[in-house]
Amino acid sequence: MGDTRAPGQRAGLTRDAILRCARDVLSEQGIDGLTMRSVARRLGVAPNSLYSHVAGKDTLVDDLLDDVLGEVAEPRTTEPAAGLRQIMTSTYEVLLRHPDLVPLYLARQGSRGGNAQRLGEIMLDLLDAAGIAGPEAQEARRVLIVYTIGFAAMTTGSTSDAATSLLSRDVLAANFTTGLDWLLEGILATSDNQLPPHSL
Amino acid sequence: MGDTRAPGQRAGLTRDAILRCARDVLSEQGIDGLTMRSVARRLGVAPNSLYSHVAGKDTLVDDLLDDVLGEVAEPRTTEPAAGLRQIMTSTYEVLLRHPDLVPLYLARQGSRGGNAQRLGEIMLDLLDAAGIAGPEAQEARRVLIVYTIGFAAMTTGSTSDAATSLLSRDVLAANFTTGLDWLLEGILATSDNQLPPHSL
DNA sequence: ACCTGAACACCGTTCAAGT
DNA sequence: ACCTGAACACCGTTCAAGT
Repeated sequence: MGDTRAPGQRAGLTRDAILRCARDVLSEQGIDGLTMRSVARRLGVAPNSLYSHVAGKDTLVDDLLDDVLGEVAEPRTTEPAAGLRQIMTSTYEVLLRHPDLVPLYLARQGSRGGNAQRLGEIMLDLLDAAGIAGPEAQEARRVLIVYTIGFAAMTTGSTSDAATSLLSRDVLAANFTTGLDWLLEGILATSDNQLPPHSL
Repeated sequence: MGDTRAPGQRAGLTRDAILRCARDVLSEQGIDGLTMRSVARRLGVAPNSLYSHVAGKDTLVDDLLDDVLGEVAEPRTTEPAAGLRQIMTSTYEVLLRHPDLVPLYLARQGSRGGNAQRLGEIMLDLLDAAGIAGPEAQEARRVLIVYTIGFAAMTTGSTSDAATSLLSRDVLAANFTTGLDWLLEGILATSDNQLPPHSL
């Protein structure tokens, strides 16, 4: 299948094409089916060709996860509570749109890419505007991220169960919002009193 | 290293010995270092010998995770709120005692083994005593499990960061308890009013 | 710069033995 | 029943080419 092209012939590979293909393979074959070789096979290319555009499998997956975070909408307000609610809700919705990726986010506890950093700084800015900074802010951010990914995993995972399918997407989304508001309440309360920080 | 034993010579392998060895390999080599072959090597045995005692790698990891859940203490009361708080707190403490396993629990969203089932039924009994049953109970249980594993992941993960190390284990544990109480409050409130179930 | 063939050092797992 | 050697069908990655 790869013999149609001699060494030196261009295949028109692109970092974006590889990422898109990896996403297709993931949705069709699952996590275990996502390999360098399966991606290369689907692109009609030798396995090692990918290394001209991607450092390796780990960074490919990292890039995959971070690319999707580009879909997250930035908050339309600088008011801390509303802004944090908007950005986390948007993240939750994006994750639901890519159920195959959720387990990967879980395993890596988020992403370290450019989009993740951008969103993370927006979160820190919002927390700072609420008077929360330093290690407390970092912890609050991690709580919100873990909560969001965890809830997304709960929503997307094991929906094959007959009983849980009775709970509609809408009900789960409402539950997410309710819990999120509780978290925000607790986090933002730390800036208004003298109690030891209990950011969850 | 395996030539000291001819085919047919017993090596005294045990399912428990394999599990214990796998845990040692995991803590020393990390997740990527945990392979059938590395476990066998450490036991001074051929790789395929393990298959006389374990079905395969997936079930080995499953067994590994479920075994640890045997350390979780059963609640000392049948009062729903207190009982659920006890069982989740004990689970959280057990997970902190085995930081290497936490990412694996995350990826598999818990465990399906005997200990997990036993704990899961205790949780359902406690919820039932609070008047919560059916799909609402299953969702509440999943919320509590995801929250606990997620928080354990947050506590154990990325503690190499200088800023976060300022937050002591005790502070994080207190945060876990605070958030847990919020969840329990919300979950148990669903049995006392007519509002649509918002189990988080 | 981009792609190839070939190879290396691994995997998990199976199969046909041996005692 | 328990363990072995050998093998199969894979991995990710590297290296020396070719254009």
